[in-house]
Amino acid sequence: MSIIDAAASVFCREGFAGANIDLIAVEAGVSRQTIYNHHRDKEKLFMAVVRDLTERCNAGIFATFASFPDQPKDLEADLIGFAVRMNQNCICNRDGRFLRKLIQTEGERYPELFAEWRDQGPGRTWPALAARFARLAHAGHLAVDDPDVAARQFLALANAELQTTFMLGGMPSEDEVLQSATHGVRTFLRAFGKRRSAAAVEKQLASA
Amino acid sequence: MSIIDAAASVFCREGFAGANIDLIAVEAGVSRQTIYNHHRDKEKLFMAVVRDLTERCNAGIFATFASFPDQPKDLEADLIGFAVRMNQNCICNRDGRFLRKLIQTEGERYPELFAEWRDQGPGRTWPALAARFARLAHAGHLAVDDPDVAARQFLALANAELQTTFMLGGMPSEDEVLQSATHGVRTFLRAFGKRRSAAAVEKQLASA
DNA sequence: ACAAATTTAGACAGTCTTGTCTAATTCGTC
DNA sequence: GACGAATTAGACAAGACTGTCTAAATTTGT
Repeated sequence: MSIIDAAASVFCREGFAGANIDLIAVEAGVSRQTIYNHHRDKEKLFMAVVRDLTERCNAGIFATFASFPDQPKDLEADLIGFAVRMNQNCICNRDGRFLRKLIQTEGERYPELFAEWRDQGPGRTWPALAARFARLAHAGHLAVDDPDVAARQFLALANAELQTTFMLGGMPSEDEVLQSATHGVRTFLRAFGKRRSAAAVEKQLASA
Repeated sequence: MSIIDAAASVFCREGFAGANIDLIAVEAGVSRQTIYNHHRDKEKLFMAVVRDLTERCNAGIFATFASFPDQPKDLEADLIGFAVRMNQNCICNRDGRFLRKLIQTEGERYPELFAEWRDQGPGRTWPALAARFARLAHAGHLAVDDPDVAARQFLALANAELQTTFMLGGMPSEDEVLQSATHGVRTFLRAFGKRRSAAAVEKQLASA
């Protein structure tokens, strides 16, 4: 395991103040001195960790965006699939959980660092997702007034049932993710879906 | 400021490991020895803080539940009001923010303590909220299949636009809370509202 | 195989923190 | 005012951690 990865793990478990450089060294399989050689001090190491996590998470998010159903065949199924991928590959994976925890625990202590995250993260991903929904609406698949609101609500709904697990830093099971995404997308489409056929309604009620 | 309140403040700002008993003493306006007299050690003090916050938050939540619109006059306005009260009095206030942060930062370190919170908090409040929605549905105001899912989604939608602020431990402005609640409830009612009149749709679109 | 660069183990000073102890002071109550 | 309980300031030992230093060992490139 690289120094950065080990540091991320320890910083997350113990917090910045509680993190022990010796422990990071052991976990990374290097000597303490090597850490001090690569990263001047604890704070610099911490910054490097956050930067690394932010980059990787953003890369993952944009990669997942590429699989957004721009021309959906089955809108509900396609959006559920997208929500699941979003959760599994960006929000519930190691990097996502670690970054979220570091932001929550140390965000107030390093305003400029996390302002950078905010600009590079949500500041870029939310509008990008909103644009996808706007295109979907323009193509007649959705009835959306405000794509920004819709994008935020889509993610909120997809994660609605994972909140408690997230709170405690846990990793939801695949089944929980699928459940939450399914319920969330169904509600999303009840609100923003267009011309739902009677058959679709029937099917939805039957499988609830 | 009481010892517990000062301790809550410092534990939140600095984390358990980073919290300094001397600082808590200064902030509480007592000597360090008094803290050790009342609470045997740092860990016991921390436990007392979490217990206190959990109790107060639960009390606030159930108090707010009493204002749930069981017989709504204007369902949208009443639900928005409820969502705003929920946010202002339970989620965004001092106790709510502190408890959330402590759970996020130290939850994994004290499983039994936060299991207690989980049982007393979400474990009791979510079903209680679900029961309200079930009653609303039974009275013909909503079309809800699964009240538990609806309750979780209601809260997720009401907070959808506050997530970034929550992440960094910030306190959203009254306006942000109202905005998020308004958008959230509108979407909720688009999904679960019954027999929406054409006039209501028009009004909603006009004010968007 | 050799030389340079990197890594390692361990010791080390300096700082900080917890939790205890003691003696003096303040407070509440009669 | 007097007495017992609570609080205070400060010193203190024990332990932990950071960041530096040195000399030996290991890796790397040629």
